[in-house]
Amino acid sequence: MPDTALAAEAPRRFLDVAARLFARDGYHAVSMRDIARALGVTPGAVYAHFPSKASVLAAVYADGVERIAAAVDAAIGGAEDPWERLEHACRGHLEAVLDAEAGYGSVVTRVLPGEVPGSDDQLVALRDGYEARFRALVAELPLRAGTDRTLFRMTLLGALNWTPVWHGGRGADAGEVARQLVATLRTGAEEERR
Amino acid sequence: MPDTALAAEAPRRFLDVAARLFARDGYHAVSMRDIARALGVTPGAVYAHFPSKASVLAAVYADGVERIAAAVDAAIGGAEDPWERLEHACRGHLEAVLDAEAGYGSVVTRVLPGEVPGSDDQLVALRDGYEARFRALVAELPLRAGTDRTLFRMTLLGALNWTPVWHGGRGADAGEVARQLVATLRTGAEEERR
DNA sequence: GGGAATACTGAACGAACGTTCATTCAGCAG
DNA sequence: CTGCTGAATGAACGTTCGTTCAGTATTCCC
Repeated sequence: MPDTALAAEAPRRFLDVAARLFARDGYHAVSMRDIARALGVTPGAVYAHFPSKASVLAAVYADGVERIAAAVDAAIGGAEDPWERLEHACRGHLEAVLDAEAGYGSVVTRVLPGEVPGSDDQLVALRDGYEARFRALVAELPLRAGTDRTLFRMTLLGALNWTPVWHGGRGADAGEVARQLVATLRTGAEEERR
Repeated sequence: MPDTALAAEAPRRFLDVAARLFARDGYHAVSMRDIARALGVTPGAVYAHFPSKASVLAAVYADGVERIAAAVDAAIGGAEDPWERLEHACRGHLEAVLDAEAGYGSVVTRVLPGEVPGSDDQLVALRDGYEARFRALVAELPLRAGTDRTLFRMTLLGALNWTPVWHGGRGADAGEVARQLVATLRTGAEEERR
């Protein structure tokens, strides 16, 4: 009999496959049979590890949030300048979210909590917990008086989370996108008057 | 018997209902029976006007793109300053996309073309056609040398199209969001050094 | 009034859905 | 060898899916 560490091995394969499928096709477009087929097992086998389809998505989503958070923390590293910290955070976020092969990160931007009937509250809590990081990052920034920081944060997250829609795995890499994005939000893109 | 103008009345009711449902729950989460029930008819009645579920979505999507485009054009009006034109366009786009009651606009941001197996090429073409407006608007802007205008446009559209996710019908209105968004992209949000 | 056209019903089709369950089988403990 | 456990099967469950179709009621044209 496998110990607990090995016992967790089996669900890991299941989650990897489910993450890739959910990220590519969306929650409702992926059936339990699709997941089973991609694993080379029968549908019932999935239920030896997860009580329901929603719980599979919830597990993938939780893992996805954790991976994005880890990527953001790693990218920030020891940077101290608030704008530099924000740019690094964006790069980490983009790297996680654009990793279509892994899928975990993409699931968080692709699947809206409301799509998963039984687990929506849980997913919202996970997402809110992660977004608190960006709330803190934005709070550090020296912004013009009168700037709505919530709106600023949503603009930033919107731009970041929309990238999987148009970024076909090609084009500018995460670092380049993050650089221009933060530079624009910081000092603007308008040409200097002369 | 209704003439052609009146004959188009019946599908209109169908589309209104379908738009609201698709916008709220997504393509795969809405069944033909859901649409029929909301109309007070039987499922077969829908097939008197549309050959398939994908065609219903395609019709809603096409209408949605058209409505957003019309809202943008109306908002721009006669403005001539490129930044002013952009801000008006964003306000129009937001008004259309945040009109959750109508749904037509939200469908375009909520449903990804890849979700609709038979009509994905058609939907991509519609979306690309609309986005050409923003390509033109961005092309007019006097941007710093070295600015990637495609990236700039995608940042903008990402921020705009992500709003339905967090904007619960409450909070800042479209005009206010558009104002700060364009102001930030233009001159940046950083506090002036002193 | 006869006839064609239109909008819809009521019922059904086969397929796919999420889920359940008795059973089988491999591997380890005693 | 025996007994147990957990993973997986294979088949089936009831439901819902998109779609089809013969029939009906209404309406307009001639």
